[in-house]
Amino acid sequence: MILMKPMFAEIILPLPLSSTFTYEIPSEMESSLQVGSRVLVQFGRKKFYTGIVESVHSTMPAYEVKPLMALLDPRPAVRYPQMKLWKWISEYYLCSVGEVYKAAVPTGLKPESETSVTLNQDFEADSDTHFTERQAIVIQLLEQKKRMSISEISIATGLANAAGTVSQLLQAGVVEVDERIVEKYRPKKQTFVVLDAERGDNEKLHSFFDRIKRARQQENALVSYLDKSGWMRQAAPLHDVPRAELLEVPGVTPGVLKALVDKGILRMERRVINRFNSVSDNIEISLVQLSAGQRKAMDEIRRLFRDKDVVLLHGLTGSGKTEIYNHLIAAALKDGTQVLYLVPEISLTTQLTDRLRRAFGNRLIVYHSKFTDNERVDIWKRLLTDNEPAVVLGARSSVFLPFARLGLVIVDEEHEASFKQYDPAPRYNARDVATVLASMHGARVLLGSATPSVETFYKASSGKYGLASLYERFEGAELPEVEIVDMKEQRKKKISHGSLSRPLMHEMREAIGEELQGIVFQNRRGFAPMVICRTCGWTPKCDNCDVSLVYHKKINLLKCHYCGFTSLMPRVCPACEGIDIETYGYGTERIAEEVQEIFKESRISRMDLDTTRNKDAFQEIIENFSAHRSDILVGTQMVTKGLDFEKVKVVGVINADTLLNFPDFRSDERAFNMLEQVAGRAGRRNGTRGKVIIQTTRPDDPVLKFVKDHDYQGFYHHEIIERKRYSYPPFTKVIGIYLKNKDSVLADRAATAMTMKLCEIFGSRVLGPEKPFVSRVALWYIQSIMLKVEAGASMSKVKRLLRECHVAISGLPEMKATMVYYDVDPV
DNA sequence: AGCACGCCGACT
DNA sequence: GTCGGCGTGCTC
Repeated sequence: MILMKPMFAEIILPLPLSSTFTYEIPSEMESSLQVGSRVLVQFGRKKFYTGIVESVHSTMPAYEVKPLMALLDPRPAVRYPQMKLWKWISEYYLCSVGEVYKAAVPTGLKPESETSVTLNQDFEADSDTHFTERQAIVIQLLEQKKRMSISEISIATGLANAAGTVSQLLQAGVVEVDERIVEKYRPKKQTFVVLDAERGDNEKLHSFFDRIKRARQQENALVSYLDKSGWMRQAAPLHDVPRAELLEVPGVTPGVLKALVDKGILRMERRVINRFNSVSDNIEISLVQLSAGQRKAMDEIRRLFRDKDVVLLHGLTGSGKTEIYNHLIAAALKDGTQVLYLVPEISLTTQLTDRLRRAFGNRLIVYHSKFTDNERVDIWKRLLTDNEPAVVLGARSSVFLPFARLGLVIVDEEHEASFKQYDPAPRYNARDVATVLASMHGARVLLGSATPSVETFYKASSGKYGLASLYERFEGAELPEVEIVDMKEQRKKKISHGSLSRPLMHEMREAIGEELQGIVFQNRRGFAPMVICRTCGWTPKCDNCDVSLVYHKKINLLKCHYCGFTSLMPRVCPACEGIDIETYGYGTERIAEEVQEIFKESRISRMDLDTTRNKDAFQEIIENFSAHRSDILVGTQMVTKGLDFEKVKVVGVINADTLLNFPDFRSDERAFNMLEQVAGRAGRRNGTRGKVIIQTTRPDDPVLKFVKDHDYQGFYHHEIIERKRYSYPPFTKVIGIYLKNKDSVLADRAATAMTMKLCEIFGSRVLGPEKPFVSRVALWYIQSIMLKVEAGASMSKVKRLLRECHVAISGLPEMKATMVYYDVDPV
């Protein structure tokens, strides 16, 4: 017998721990285990996790290791380029590979153990057994529910230390605890019809027909089966025929099928199927013809792709970027490659998916967070098994899918802040991750936007990216005319009370008179953002966060828009018992009410987080409005997101001040983008020129001038000078350092200590500490420090230095219960 | 992240 | 005195 050297595997676990963990590979697993394989491992005394094999080696560690428990798939579930991407993300965004793994892979592919508690049936209480109150509660709960996990028990009972109580009961022998691995993925099964004869055995087939010649419907069913399965077309592979499909044939009933089964002619088989069947037929693509302008832009993109990996398509809203995307996608599919088409979650409307479905049929795979986990697993598995050309349309997280050979990545609305994940880690920007992913596959990247981010446009104008432009709108439609309305003047002259200025009312009335539509934009939901007691000045605050509560009239509640805390709207001031409680300011709820009062005959709909809570509401409101079943749409920034409404003539911005006032370096960019996007909703296809009314008390703000002229270039040049002057991106890289503590004093002290330490190393690159805009969220006090490093700085070096800082001060008492996390490239 | 262990205050 | 709270440190 040959003695084999023991082999070990480095395993990535779905935990925020910085290292991999070493396990011994059982010899029988050695031949089938590969890098990227999913394995089940025991970690700690009881927990089991699904880990990913990062590497294999034969270096015996100095400590005891556990063996791998099981190999979960015959082939790796994670491809090599994905693992490389995980590694890159963890380096760049300062988090652990485990955190990336956790975010990347659907839960259904990561079974883990749960402690499950049951009552011990053999337990007999004797006369002197005594239970504490909390023990009795747990026992009673288990009598009802039979089997529960510890976390279920603590939620149901509200006990903080449910685990402790359970362990007492375990010692007393009252309950039993077992650690079971919970398989969350449920494969989909379907019943198929199978003919009980070898293909080509025509003699047997004839005998079948003989036996049913007096049963017309059975004969009909058998003929239908042969037809659907393609039995007679010997050259082609046999099609699987689902039972349900056969039952659709007139005359074929469950009874008829049962008779055929009883006679031994047909068999029913239950099989596991993928929810997203792969396609084997040829690519059939139907595309819309491009206009001359689009054609030119596309040729330009193609030319640029010859020596640039990334190209920015700067195209006006409504210039038909989507058609260009489609043509490029079609070309990539014909080359046999896969395409990733990234869009912000909110623009994943049926409008867009239907359009792409029409063009690409079942080559289109849609992936986003509204899918069930089972569906996500099936998409993952489909991409893992077949390497056929396909286009994945998805939100942020689709950058993690197991692409085999990506040829093209499209990021639409590349400036969108929602491509950045903020919480939890990994705090990645899907646009930038997609660019890295593409380079790993040797794929090209097309970034599209009407208002590119300053960073992207800088790269395009400095030659790092290619730049193609499309400044011609669909069918020559003009950009809307923008009018800035000075609200101070309106109020002074008393020509406007309430929130709609005279010009806005006028334009709106005119649009409705012409049977066209209008949009009113206000970036605040609820009824009134301010509530105050006129007698004593009391204002309702959130119990958990450092923000005022917003009044929601319809439900008569005060709500915190950060943590969801609600309280009743008091009729009497809780501070002075006065009854003069007033609401100020305008949220969408109030605007909608006011608009309804002014336009009594019109149909008003509202779109914000509150009206789109349930699943299909968002879709419904859009469809309603686009079918002109409502005249005026009042909404928050949701209404700006790439929706295509043909009949919108006028767009009103109730208050641009809130956009312009933001105290951070990106506020102008954000304001310009948002206003330009809102403006883009007006007059897209109806032949008439749209009108945009922007109400403000700061009519001279330079940003508004650029919006008025639709002058992106002008805005960019203005902004890039500011960025350079104050050393902000793209001239530096910003890293946000956040410290959270439940004690405000300790949070303060921790931030001061961290800042001082950082200054020793980074000097003047450190800004802060300061309290963020909302300095207390869900009971945590937050402090933030901003670090600006040179644009080309090595992230691994920065990471090392940051770690050193953290370690150096970790002995201080204020750091004990302080959480520290990093946000690279915050938006 | 979980989880065990160990050290403190408030109640039978 | 014990029960139950929370802070600390480790997991291959």
